[in-house]
Amino acid sequence: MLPSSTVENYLKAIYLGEGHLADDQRLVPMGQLASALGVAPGTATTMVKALAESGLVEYEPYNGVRLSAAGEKLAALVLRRHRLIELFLVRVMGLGWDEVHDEAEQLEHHVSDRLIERIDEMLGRPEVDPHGDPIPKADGHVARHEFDTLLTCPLGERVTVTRVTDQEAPFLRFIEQHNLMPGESIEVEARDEVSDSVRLKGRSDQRITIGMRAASKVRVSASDASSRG
Amino acid sequence: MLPSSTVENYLKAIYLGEGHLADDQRLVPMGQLASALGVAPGTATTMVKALAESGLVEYEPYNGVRLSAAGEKLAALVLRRHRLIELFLVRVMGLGWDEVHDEAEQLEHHVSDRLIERIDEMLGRPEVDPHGDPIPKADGHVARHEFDTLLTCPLGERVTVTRVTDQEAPFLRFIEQHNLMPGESIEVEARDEVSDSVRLKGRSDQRITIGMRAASKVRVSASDASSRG
DNA sequence: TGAATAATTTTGACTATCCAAAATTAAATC
DNA sequence: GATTTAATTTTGGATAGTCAAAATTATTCA
Repeated sequence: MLPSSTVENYLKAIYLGEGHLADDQRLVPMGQLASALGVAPGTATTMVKALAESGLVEYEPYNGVRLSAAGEKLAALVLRRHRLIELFLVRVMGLGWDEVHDEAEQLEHHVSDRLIERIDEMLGRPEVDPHGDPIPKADGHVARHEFDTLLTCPLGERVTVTRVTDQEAPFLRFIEQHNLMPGESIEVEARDEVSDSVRLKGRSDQRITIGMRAASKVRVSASDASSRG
Repeated sequence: MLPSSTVENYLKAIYLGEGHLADDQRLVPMGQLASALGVAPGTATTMVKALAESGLVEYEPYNGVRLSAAGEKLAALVLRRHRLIELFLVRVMGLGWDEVHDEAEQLEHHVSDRLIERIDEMLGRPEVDPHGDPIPKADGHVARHEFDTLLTCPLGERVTVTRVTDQEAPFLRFIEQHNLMPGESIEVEARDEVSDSVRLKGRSDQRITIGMRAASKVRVSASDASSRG
């Protein structure tokens, strides 16, 4: 039995939901799962119980759900397809990075392994997708390295944007217009709790101030000084 | 309500089923439809009645079903997606023309108009797919021109292969190996009812003898003498 | 700790799609 | 024209996925 689109979507949502959490207590609550999938809470409960039956998740009533080893591998493969398709649409088809998410959301369930392999090959076995998210390998292995966000990284130090963890088109366009895409080198000049804002110095010392909520959606890593002459 | 994959498949099957028939009495019988879709006869009946409810087909109990104007347009658009995807997979992704059918069968239901437009553009608004079948326009209009087959075309006259009307991979590989793909120029030297065979002279006077059943699956048009010096 | 609130699960019901087998209708044959 | 055969439709039932609303459990807060 190969999993239906619905099952793949549930696994993916649980996988991404777990992302926020610590390694030990990584139970995704039903409410969060239901709203991530846009279904009623009861629907999520029913479905998750079925997933638990088939061994793809572990379900703790009233507590939440977490992926089993099998479920995690499947979720990673869905994400692999999603991210390879996104990158393909941007690099080969010339679509904008803010408009490929929905398309990939559909295609990820219907592309054969054969075609995905072809895409992977054509793109040169890439490590990350257009949002900077890592692309799982064909065996389901993911290079998980966690970074600071603009909210937590050191002040006054050059950092490189690695991921943008919000896939909404308007946000992505904002990011693009202000040169905050993955790969850009920037610096956090100041943060202010009171005004809920973060001031950035971007490319060619361009200044922008953004809200803390937005800042938390931009992941960065320390720019390696040695690699920049 | 946009149509489900199932509805699209029914419409496409009826469209293709009508292809064999004359313009007036073009009713596809239920049995044929059911077996084309791989469902039980009763299932096809039920579904067709529902399609008739929504105005996509005209249903005559015990006689068969034909597409309405709306249904025909929808079917043409599904076919457009299918054929553009096939051509894309061959030309851009480098897949074999005998392995793209199944992939396209899946993707045709899940690709956005936006992406199809991109593909169409990238391929230079092509007229035909890798099997020589015409690609409907975005408005649903199809250039329908019927040709002879190797079974009916004049003997001893140069003809050009235009379509191969059997999508089975083994057959397509056979066609490819013997240089009988769309575009190739060939000549029927002889036909023999008794031995059920057709003798062909192909590229660089290569000879092959094929069965009449196979010959009927290769459509051709008269090679235009003026265009070949 | 006990009531108010929030999250979760259960229940009953619905839609789309499918099948198997019985019943019916049409077609073919004698 | 009556009967056999073939095609089609009906019937009863199954599965996957969904919702709304009632019932339950957990949590919060006074």
